[in-house]
Amino acid sequence: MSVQERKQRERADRERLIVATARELAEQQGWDAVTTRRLAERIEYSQPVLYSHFRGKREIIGAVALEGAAEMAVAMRVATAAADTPRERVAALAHAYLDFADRNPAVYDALFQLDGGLAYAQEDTPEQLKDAFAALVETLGEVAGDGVHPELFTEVFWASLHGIATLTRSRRLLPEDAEKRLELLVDRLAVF
Amino acid sequence: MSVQERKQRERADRERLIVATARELAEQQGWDAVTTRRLAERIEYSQPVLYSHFRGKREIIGAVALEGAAEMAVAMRVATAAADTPRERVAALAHAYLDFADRNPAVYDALFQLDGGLAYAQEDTPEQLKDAFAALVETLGEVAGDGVHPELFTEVFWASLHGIATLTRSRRLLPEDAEKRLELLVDRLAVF
DNA sequence: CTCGGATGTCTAGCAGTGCTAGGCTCGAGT
DNA sequence: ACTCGAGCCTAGCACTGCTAGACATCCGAG
Repeated sequence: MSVQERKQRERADRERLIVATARELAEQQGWDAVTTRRLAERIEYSQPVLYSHFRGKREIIGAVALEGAAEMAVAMRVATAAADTPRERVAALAHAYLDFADRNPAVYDALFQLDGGLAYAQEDTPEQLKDAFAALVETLGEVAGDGVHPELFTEVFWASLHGIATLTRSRRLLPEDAEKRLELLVDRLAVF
Repeated sequence: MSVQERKQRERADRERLIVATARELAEQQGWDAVTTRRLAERIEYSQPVLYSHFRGKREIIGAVALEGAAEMAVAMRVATAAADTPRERVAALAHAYLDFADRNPAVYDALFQLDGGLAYAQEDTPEQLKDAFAALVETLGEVAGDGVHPELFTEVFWASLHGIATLTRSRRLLPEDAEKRLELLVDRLAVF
């Protein structure tokens, strides 16, 4: 019995190692560099071992995304907790969001650009994703304005942040005016 | 002399054929399906011919993007021309933008998601891209509000539309409330 | 304490990718 | 009429995600 438990524990450890290594490799050299061969080599197992944990590369991306969603939710809640006024909270949230995207581009891609095989905005959406969205609603709901659904407002605000994040990173928007753009967005969208 | 001219013309024709075929294939089956082999087969030449026109797949994506940018600029100008008030113009522009993204997902990806090797927001940015942005500024500049740079405002509005377009297409936002989101965005961001 | 069998892992390979070296063919210019 | 170069193709490289099948290792029953 305890032998089986040990094996299960070791398996779970290895799975965590795979996800952590994939994430590390993706952050270092981009997701294109995360090949099954390279990943297998880094964890010091052969490729088929990856497939005994995940159906394929897509599921590995999905696992990194879930890990990232949880971290992002924490980061956003920490950032908003210190702020006193609704306005400061929204600004802090927006900054925290873009900051996370900037510091963890590979994780951000796994979450919002790549296909990790995850369901979004549905009943069977993983808890981590629901909770990350909930973290947004907590701060944005109070500035949605009269007669506007908090969730709908949050979606619009989130989409705007997402657009800024992705266009800036792909150098389609110059990073210089980032701060001004963010100010404008917060001032116009939110109702204080 | 006329022989050389004919050859140049034929070369240009073939180049257009390559771009059109790549675009068609991408719209039909997605950019992943646009492989050099399949593309070569469709134009009834061997793969190396592609490389006598373009440095690689990236440049082909770039060519499709430029073609798309020109079309998008036209579509946005046509949509806004018919509207009388600033408010109607902005709404028409936003609809035209999302409509284009929806109807030409592969072209939209070439423009704003994939790497086509193009420079954005710089001096050496291709004319087609500058003009597409100019088309946005033409309508959005007049609703930027006092003391707000028209270009900066346009960037923010564009980024928001981009976020909505990409998140909706990747099913991270449900398409049901698309219209409501757009209304909210227009009402809040623009100053009439 | 031995041994059968399941569990776990690896090697080798498939079909596909972007891209290129080298040779062949055919037609243009002398 | 002949040469020679432009233009094109075949074949191949190193890589991708993924998998079949062989092999070893270790667990539990007798």
